[in-house]
Amino acid sequence: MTAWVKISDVGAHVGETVTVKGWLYARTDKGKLKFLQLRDGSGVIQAVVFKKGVPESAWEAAEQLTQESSVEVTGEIRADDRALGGYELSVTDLTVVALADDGYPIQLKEHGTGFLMAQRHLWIRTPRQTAILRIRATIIKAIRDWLDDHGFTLVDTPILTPAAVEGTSTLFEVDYFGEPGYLTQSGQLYNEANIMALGPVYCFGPTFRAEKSKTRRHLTEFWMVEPEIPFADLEDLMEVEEQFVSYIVQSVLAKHRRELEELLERDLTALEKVEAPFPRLSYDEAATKLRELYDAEEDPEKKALLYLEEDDDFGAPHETALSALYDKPIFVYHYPAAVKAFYMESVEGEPRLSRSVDLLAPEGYGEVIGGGQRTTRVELLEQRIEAHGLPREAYEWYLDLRRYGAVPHSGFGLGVERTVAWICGLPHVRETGAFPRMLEKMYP
RNA sequence: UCCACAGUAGCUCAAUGGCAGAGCAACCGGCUGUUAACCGGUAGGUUGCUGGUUCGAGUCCAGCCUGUGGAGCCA
Repeated sequence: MTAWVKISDVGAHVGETVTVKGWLYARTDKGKLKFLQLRDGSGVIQAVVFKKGVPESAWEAAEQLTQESSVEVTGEIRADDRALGGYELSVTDLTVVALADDGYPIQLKEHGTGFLMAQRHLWIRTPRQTAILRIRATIIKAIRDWLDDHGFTLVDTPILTPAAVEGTSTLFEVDYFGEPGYLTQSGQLYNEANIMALGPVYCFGPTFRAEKSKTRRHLTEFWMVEPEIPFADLEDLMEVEEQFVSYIVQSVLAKHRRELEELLERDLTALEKVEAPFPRLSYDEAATKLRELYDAEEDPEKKALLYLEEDDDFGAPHETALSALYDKPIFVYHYPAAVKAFYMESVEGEPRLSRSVDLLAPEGYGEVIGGGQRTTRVELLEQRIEAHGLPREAYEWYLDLRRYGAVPHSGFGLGVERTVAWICGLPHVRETGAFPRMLEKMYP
């Protein structure tokens, strides 16, 4: 009786005869010798079949094998430098579980992303994609571990909501028993209620934006973790964020160094620098730096992108240019109130500015966290709700939170897909999840 | 939504307004050390769609569709 082992564990079975169950990823024939690259989700191993080394039926089965056929292969594990990964399986028997149809669409060559996205259900089988999905899982675990270990309680907030959270973004509308309902764009407002019951909390789940965004950093459905902390001001918040993000990055480095280097060709030195504390810039300081960069830019196209109006929000080119000045994530705080959400607290003595803070990832990855200190003042909220054209009735419960024991509190939202893209060094968030939802793309 | 570029075999791409091509994949055959192997052979096309210009359109023009890159909005 032979043991069935995961490919990632074969190093512990050198010299033993084992069975591996998986799929044929690639195959090279050399006459009476065949090299089969097998993958099982844990890794890839090269299985070598000699005609004389296997029963006639196994040799015939191997001859029929098509790409992505599922197989059970038995043989001795040997250390061999000629194989990628360092181990090889000398096949003594082979059984076909299911023969794949001819013409598997994804070849071991360059493909366009449009084609690959249409084949996403098959594309995720490739080593680079599985590495990304595995790192995503580690990032999510690191997020939860850090929060759970630092006194936060997970509270799930609703996906179906009666109104906009921030009112600015377009929402997906659903028919809720004849009434309009919306898919959530944030759990934050509910978390502001939850902290007054439980202390620090976080929600973690999918959020939805019906914006017609067509960029490398936007999806219509994405995962966001939103911690909210009572008795915390903006400075407290920044300390939490830098500890939290450093932990996430270092956790991935500790677990996935090989995948980052070999499959994703990630520059690890850039990630190793991600340790608290992070540089902090006020909006006004950042705007000054951006205007200097604007003046120094000679390429007219790039210059136009760096143009910044008084008290304007930063666009993607501004964030990229700013973050390029540093080799760590940077905080930009005290944005103009006009460009931030209605619930932001204002800066004492400077009503023009809000107690908000964004965290910009290095290497041009832009905003991965947005957050701030929430206002405790009922009058300011009422005034902002009206100014933003939001339905007052939908926010009565939210105003209650200020009426019954308001405390200074702060929170933030971290976008999982942007974090995965940054840590993995991906050019686009569409590869950060198994089945991304993008503008007008829901298949497969 | 706006701007730019693209759409030819399953994939990646060629083709001065004049016979529709290659590599890979598939299929058949050969090879005992391949790594996106190599060698020989077979098959594979409504050139995104609709209309127009022309003796003649993959090529030029118009509209539409789809894709890619960028902007805005944001995490």
